[in-house]
Amino acid sequence: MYSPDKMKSGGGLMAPPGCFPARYSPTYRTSDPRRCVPNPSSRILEDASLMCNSWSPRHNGDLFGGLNDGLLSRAEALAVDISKHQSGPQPGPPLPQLKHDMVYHHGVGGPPPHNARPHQMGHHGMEGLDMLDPLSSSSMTTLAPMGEAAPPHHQLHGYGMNHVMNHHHAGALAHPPAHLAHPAAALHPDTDTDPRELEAFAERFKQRRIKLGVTQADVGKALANLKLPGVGALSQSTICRFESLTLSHNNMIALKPILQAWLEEAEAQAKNKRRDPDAPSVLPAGEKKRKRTSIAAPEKRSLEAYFAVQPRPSGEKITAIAEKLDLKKNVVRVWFCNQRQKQKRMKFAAQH
DNA sequence: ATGCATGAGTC
DNA sequence: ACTCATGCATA
Repeated sequence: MYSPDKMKSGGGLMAPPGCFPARYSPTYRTSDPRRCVPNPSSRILEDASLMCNSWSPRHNGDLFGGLNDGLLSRAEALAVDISKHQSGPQPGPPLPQLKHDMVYHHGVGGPPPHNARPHQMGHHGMEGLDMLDPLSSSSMTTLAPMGEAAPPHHQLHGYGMNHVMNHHHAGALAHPPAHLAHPAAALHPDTDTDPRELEAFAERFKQRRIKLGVTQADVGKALANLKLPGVGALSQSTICRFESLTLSHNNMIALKPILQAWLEEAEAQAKNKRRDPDAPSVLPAGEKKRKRTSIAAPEKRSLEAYFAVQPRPSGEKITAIAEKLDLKKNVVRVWFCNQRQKQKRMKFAAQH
């Protein structure tokens, strides 16, 4: 999408000194060395039976009872319909978008979809405000990647250590310390949660970021230098998702003030420009990388069909599906989880 | 940019 | 066993 980005992958990232204790164990399990086994014979047809078998009692139990062999295609078509209903009114083309990618859109005026999480992020709006304050910002150190300030001496090393630490940002973000529950948050809740505003900000952010010549990965790392309480580094993935609005509404709201703070500071530093290049840390080759399993197209199509009919299959169902598709149960389970998550993502930009 | 995965917190 | 925020690996 945007060329200026150099795309450095692997956003390792260190935890800000005063951050939270790493609660991550470098578990590098050999996840799934076994990449899916594409099965030549279209067992897909059989899958149909699986679908109409023992669907959890929830809803459409025998709705598909008639569905039989050779009807997967039918099922998929059906799936499309269902998914359309699920994701609400889709102004778009009536075409099958088995790729439930975008989804959730709420009327701009409408209430945010799942702000249900009561404790989810309080507004860190204040943090952002603080940062914007000229006084406090003077204490900032290295936000901009340029002068990169590799914190004193830490070296990012290998796979295993990278993600130690920040995981809880989410938590931190989600549960801001009580003392952070600032009244300021209540002052402009609308501006902060309005999808429109978020969308506009994401766009502005991207533009200005690019203007600064900073990559998404750079921003992620620089965030840790913005010693905001409970804020550590983030990955390129997350920054990318923020810019493309592919995060949950809540997540977008939580991240906005932080990224805004970084942006302000980075631009400020860009003005006084200084700093000297710092030698990049060395990568301690060696660690084994995690292998990513990829589900072959045929299997994926089946999964999508199942999903359309029943987004939340029971454990047994999952086991059955996994067997049918010759995939590990866990892979299937995770696939469904991710699929559900996708369904909830934002991405209202393209839907008006 | 996105697919598959992890882990904390919940229910 | 799920949701959510997030990340590594990869297309």
